[in-house]
Amino acid sequence: MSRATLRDVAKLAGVSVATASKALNGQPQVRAETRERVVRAAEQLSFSPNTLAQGLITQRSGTVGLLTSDLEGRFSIPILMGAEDAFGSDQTSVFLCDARGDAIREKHHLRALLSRRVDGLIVVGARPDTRPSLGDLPVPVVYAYAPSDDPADLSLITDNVGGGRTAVDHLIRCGRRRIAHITGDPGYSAAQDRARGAVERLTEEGLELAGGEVWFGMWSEAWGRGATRMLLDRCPEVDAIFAGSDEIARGVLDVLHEERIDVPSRVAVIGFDNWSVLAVNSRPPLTTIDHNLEHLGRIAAQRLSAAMDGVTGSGVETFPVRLITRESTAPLR
Amino acid sequence: MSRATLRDVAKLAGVSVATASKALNGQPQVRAETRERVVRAAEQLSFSPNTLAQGLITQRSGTVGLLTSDLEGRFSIPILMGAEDAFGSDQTSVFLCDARGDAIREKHHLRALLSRRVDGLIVVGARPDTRPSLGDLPVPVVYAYAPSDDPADLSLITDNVGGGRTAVDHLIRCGRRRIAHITGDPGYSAAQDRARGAVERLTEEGLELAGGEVWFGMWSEAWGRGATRMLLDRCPEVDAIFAGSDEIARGVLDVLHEERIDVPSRVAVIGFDNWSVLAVNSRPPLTTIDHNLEHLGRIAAQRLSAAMDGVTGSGVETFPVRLITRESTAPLR
DNA sequence: TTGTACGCGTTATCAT
DNA sequence: ATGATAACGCGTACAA
Repeated sequence: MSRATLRDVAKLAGVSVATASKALNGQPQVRAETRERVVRAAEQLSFSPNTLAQGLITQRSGTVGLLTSDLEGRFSIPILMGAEDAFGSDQTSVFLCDARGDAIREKHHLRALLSRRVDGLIVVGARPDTRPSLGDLPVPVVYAYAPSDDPADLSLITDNVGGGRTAVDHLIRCGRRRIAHITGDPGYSAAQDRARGAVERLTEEGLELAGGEVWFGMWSEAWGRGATRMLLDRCPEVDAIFAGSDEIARGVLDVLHEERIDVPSRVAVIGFDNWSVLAVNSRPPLTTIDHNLEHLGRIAAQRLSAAMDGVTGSGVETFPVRLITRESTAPLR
Repeated sequence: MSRATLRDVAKLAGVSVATASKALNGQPQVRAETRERVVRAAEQLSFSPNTLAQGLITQRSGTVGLLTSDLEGRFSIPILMGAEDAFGSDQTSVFLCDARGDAIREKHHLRALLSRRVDGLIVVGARPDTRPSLGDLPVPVVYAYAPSDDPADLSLITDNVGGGRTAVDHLIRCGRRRIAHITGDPGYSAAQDRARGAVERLTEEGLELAGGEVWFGMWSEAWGRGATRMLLDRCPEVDAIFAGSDEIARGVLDVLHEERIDVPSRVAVIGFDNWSVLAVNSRPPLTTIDHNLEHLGRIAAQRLSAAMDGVTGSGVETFPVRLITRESTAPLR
């Protein structure tokens, strides 16, 4: 396989490049017989138009950049897939760049992407806290998962407060009244927001947190285990635990199992993130909250498309999360 | 920020585009004073050269495609990072495309990438089994993780046989003699290869598998649990378990814990994959085998660069995996 | 219906 | 040391 150019195709078909171009691009002003000849020639040479050259003319590269700092790709990948989906893979291709949390590397990547003339940029943070704006750029930008600190930018985030509400609401509907909340690093807005949502919903019901307060700690199984032990000690009558992440939930389940406390009949457990390797394999499989990141990616792509057509937006848009019911929660019979 | 062109820079600096180009590209044949004027003009306009136009001339786009079918990005992402690393992020950008295991989608992506004039292609499979070759393409291709079925292609894979050997060797060095192997779907070459390596090493030592055979099953925690129960039943004197994946290892650890069998003092456990969310958080943290995928990605990038310079290779190259020691294994005292 | 000619932004060759 | 000019591959207004 070599690289045929439009000239080669035109020559083989016995027409001019202009005609060849029109024929292949479905312009009406070309005779059917001619078009077919051109198309055949193109196939024969397995011609593939040079998108770079097209981009030079149309001023559109048909590419977007996905700039992330999310090492493991745990959040970026679903967002990428959603975006790919919405753009249509033949229309737009995605440059994935990982800045690895390094501001300098981010600048580098940004320069490279701009010089590649990406039509737009999706910026994905590693954690759902506010991140510094990239500032004024020659292309539209959408911040996803982690919002920009500049309200003039457009940010798309998932609803952590709503997620906390949903989780607790589900537990209440399961008939639970003594609900505890074990979560991660209080320095994360996600931890604060989820906790706030949980408490709000509890308060509406006239309930208070079992254990008296939110158990902040770390985003790890070990903390989930430790906190659960303390919780059981202080408040053995707890009948539901809302874990701030699936990792924490795994630790919670571990200790409950160890203590021969049945899940969900005696204590219901709900996680957060729907990280399937953790949630599906746990004992029992974990009810959890899904961020709907693919959807977020699709919306990001749509907003980007709109912005490229001049319809720009700004501010922070919040998108609902989704309850995934598995076996770690059930009605109290 | 707008989009300044070289013409704008030249005009502002009061020189021709040709001179401006030379000045910015560090060509020697330009007066220092002139160069500085041009550079300042470029900065002032925040000029960024249009890589598309450069590519038109140089016949190099400075991009490569990473074509994967690995949904979760668990393997692709480390490989991507290694490749990014080796290429240098300012030299080469990477298009990440996920075919999601769909041959048609793969064709689509391939067309798109070729028309974007990628300089090369890295193809990453979802599992380390042989996959169909993409055939003859106008750009060099390196298959990583999953080898191509065409020996004329260049494939880079990790050494699963060696990994099995390494795992068992480590257990032997820990003084274990009754070593069992619980692994996943026997339809995966990875499962077969790891098992083969394990048995080889055992045989060298005059040992046989505890339990009499390899326990094939599924790549899940649940299978790890079930198999461990059966194993303990049939062969209670086992003193080490080599799990074919970290997921399986988690199941193994779970049951051992449940049975009050101490790890590692009575039974040592080793996993495979070094999937950190599983391996680091387990109780105790899991000794496991790392695929060195970032290294594989770097090599892939190097091979691709070489091939772009005309130095092509072919056949399957196997790269060593690495033992990661944590607390689930220890000498038998 | 088809072909000619120009331009997209850049680099390289050749004059000057 | 600098500048005019011709490519690179393609789309499109315009002429034929």
